[in-house]
Amino acid sequence: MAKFEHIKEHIYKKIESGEWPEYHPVSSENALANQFKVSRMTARRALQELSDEGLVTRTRGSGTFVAPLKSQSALLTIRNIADEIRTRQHRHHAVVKVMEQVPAYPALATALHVPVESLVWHSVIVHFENGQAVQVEDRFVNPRLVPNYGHQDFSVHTPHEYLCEVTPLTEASHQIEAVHPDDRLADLLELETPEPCLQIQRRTWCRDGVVSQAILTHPGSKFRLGGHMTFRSTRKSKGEKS
Amino acid sequence: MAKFEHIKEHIYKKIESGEWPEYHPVSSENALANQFKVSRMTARRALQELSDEGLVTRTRGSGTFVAPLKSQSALLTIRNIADEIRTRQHRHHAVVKVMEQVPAYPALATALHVPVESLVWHSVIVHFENGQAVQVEDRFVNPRLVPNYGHQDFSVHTPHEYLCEVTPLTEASHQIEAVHPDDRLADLLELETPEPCLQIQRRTWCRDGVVSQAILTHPGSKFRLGGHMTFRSTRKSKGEKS
DNA sequence: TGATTCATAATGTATATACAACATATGTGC
DNA sequence: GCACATATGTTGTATATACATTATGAATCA
Repeated sequence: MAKFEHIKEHIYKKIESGEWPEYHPVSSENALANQFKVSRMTARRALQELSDEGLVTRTRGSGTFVAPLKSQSALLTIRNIADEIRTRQHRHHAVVKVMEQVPAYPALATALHVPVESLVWHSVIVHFENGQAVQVEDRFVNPRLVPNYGHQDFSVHTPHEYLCEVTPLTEASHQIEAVHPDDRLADLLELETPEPCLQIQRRTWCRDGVVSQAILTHPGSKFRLGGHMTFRSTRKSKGEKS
Repeated sequence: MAKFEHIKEHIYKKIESGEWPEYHPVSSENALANQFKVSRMTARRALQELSDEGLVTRTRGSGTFVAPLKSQSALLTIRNIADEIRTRQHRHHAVVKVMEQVPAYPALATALHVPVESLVWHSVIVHFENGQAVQVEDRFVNPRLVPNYGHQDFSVHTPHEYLCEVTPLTEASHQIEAVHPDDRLADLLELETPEPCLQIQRRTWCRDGVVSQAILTHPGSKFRLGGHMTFRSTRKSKGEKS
């Protein structure tokens, strides 16, 4: 492994383990150069690449710091429903309908990478925007990675927020489809007449494995998913902010 | 502007203008160093950043080349429907239902950034997978940027493929929702009984403006949208492939 | 106390150099 | 013609150095 990669590895572990939290200062180029017995340019490269990858932020004259976790997913973010509602200046509240431990049926066990019939957390939460139901969140959580999931108050923070805090999320996969809601969903969403629903299945990973699988169902008339992406370079150099 | 940025700019223009097509060789580090009267390390930085941004690919011993346009959108790609079907080893064919020029109604004129009532291309194409209708593609195209849109044979190449060739796409935005198909859509999709449909509205940009707006409608029972994203660093260094 | 100046430290840009690793074409021997 | 060695060009890594630009805190002065 190249020297600059060793240095990256070293810093990466500090961040991943939580030893260096958000905004914690990272050793300077010169400090790393001395510590690892390399030239400043080599230490610099390690920090520069970590900066490119979004793990640290660098400001000239000041130093290098662990980047805030927020700015994670730049592109088609399936955002926290609560945030989304609040940025629309609307009221959000959530009702926890189910919170239990259930044995994992085979498909679920595969999805979460846990033994079949082992207990997993299961929650059903309905999210309201200005009093109208806009999302049913049906979620299964790996208890090995998040043992205290069942003892949180999800009318305050959303499960997504809690999981982001407890486990540093590294990956997510989504499947989106249009479905006809069954009776249970129609009831939870308080739909008078059944209407097409947008259903998002999301699985999230942290470094240690699959954290959670969620099925988010939105009534088609009250929800739209948006995303923006840029394909090619914006011709900006690394340093520039925007 | 920094020297390495001048070099980036120079190469960027060659690519953007089409003067250097896909796989065209890019001047070597030493050649650029001589041409721009800078050190090799500075020329190197320009090429390195262009590589990071995905505009060029570099291979040791061989050289630097303009990157193929394909590998553009790494994340939640709403792929070319034809490709998607073919990678499932299924048959794809398309039927052009409508190909016309229509005056832009106000909302459309805004979306495409063209004058109200000016003529724009409008096409309606149905895509089939193994003989079953799986997508209605309702598309409006900016004729200023793609004057010959109406004279293509879209049973061979999809509009998306054609547009990618003609205009180097730089951005796209998507809106996804679940809808109840109207009679026209139900008819085009050959739905016996109306079912929830996944509707994707996509707008694409090239450097010179909005190229096209498409509304893609899929029957919920026959389509699912998948995506994967990684949030934080994968701890890989720049050079590594995967 | 408050404002200004100054020193220090950190990152940003640029250069010159050395060697390593790899790809490709060329030539050599058989 | 074919296999092998060689030369050359290209990218990758690493070092040492110089100076510019910016942030921050300490020292100085009014």
